[in-house]
Amino acid sequence: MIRYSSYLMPTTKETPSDAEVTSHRLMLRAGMIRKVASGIYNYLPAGLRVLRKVERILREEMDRAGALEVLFPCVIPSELWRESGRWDAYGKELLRFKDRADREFCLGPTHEEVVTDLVRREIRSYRQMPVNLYQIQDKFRDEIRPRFGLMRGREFFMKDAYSFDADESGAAESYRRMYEAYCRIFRRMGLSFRAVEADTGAIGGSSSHEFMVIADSGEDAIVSCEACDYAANVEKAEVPPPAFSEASGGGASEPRKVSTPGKRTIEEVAGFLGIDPGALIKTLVFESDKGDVAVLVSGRYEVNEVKVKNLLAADWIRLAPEERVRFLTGAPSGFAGPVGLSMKILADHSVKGIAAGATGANEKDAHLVDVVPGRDFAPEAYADLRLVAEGDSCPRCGAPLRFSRGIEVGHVFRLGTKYSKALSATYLDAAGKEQPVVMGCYGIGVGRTAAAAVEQHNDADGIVWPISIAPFEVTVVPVNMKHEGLVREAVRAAEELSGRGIEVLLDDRDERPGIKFKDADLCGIPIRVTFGEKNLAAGFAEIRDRKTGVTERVEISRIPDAVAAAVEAKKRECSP
RNA sequence: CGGGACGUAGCGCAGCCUGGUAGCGCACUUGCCUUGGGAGCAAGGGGUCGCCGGUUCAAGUCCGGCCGUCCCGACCA
Repeated sequence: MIRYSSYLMPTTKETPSDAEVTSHRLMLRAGMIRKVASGIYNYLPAGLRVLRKVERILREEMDRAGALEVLFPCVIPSELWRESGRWDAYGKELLRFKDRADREFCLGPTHEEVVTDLVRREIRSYRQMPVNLYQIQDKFRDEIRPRFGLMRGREFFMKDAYSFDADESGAAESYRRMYEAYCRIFRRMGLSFRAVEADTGAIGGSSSHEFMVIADSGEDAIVSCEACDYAANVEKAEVPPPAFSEASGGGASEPRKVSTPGKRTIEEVAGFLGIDPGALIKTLVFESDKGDVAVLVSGRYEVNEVKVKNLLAADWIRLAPEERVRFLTGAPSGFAGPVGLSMKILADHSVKGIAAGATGANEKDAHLVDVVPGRDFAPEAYADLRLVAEGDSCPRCGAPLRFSRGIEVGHVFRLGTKYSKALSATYLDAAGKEQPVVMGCYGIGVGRTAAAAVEQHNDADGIVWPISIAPFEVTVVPVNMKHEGLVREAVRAAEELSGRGIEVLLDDRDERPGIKFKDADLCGIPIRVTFGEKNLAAGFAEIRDRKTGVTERVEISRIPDAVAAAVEAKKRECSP
């Protein structure tokens, strides 16, 4: 049992001005976190209790799935990262520094190299696999833009697990076990989530799923099929090529140059020429480590940079700056077009169907009309390069797609042999032949998951924690600390509940009842037991449900049993 | 890194345009009073006005630079 009077849970009535998102605001107001620097936080006692609860669930489910807990260092020597090639590929998110002897290190943003280094030393036989190692540890990523409190911090706790198998089928089984463990984890936290197909990004590997907590404030957009079980991050969502064949361009005359002074955007050009945006061929110029490329897409759609990057097999890609566009196309941005353009050109399938299109003339204030793909220009390739859009249908079954937003709380990857080959992590198979181990990796952001839970579970009065991750299960509130009888009964009840293993916060502060009620609501403690003078005189106290607001008047002698039953009922709501 | 905004007491803000001895609310301390939804009265404590420089008799206020923070875009658990 914890007494509020000697606890540190500094609640505030007003919202700090730099918190905009619900979870950030409420966790600050509830006295759970305080900012130290951008994306770097102190966890106060109640906030830490929440994180520990999340971690406990993670441990239980990882252990249950057969994974073994380990702990790797935060500080990692550069050699390991050079071996995998990521010292150069990972970019500025990797915080690098040197020790006194001028040796280079980084703060680990993820631990594939470290775990693979361990495994290559210790695992030599197929008999030693499968094995799955996990840790819950402090990570550092020097994010470009930390934001939303614990949602995107630079320093954060992550559960990361790594599986090692002798072959692909074993790896597939390890992946499946983790996928199922993740579903149990998020169900136990009372979260509404969806697993979606995702891009593998800087981690690499053959395929991956993100676990998205559904929330309007989520940073990611996802699509899901209304009929089948297809779901994907929009940056991954496939857009199948349209059914029609390449337009013949029959009837269209030669391309004609028209003056379009100052018309740069698709809307401006389409409006000015009086044509549908779908008849425009949008031309975007990108730079990458694999060279410059012009990407064409129908004016109705947006280019998906991830798809371009993957098609190029590039480490990085970005929209070319104005001067570069001018140099490559001879015109300011807004007037680029594929006709006569001497650089690598890739086109989205949506360009193929444009019979007589309009596009930039590579000349200031001019566009070309009656442009026919194939006749007037020839892209190096047609591919799926655009972002999925409203109105697109499911790439698997053709049914309508639904768009929603989500918070990425977990990500599972099938890594294959990317790291084991780079770091020579091999074993001897039954035939005595040396083989690379087949890997998978699996991450969950601890603080982000807690923040996501707040995003999904709150109301006008504050947080409504699912009981499985609430800082306390029950708060006992004597409304008047000057009333000895009240205090005595409240303390007795709190001690009895505590003795039964229930996590109790006794609000023994000498505050007025309103303050105690407001704080209990703000901090989201699922069950409140109130001892008031009138009820006490009649031998009663009250049990209130934070979520529903339903209040039950119960004889004091029956309080422990009734509260224990209410706690059990809430726990059942968080069953896997 | 590009675009936008902000920085004055622990928190939320006013004051700046039009330069002249720093204010309000909450919180905090003490006393009285009060005790079922952030009470009331009284008396207090607390600020290098983000930092550096410039203009001026005089700078929180005007000018320049820097730093920090937040929001929108490119990264990710």
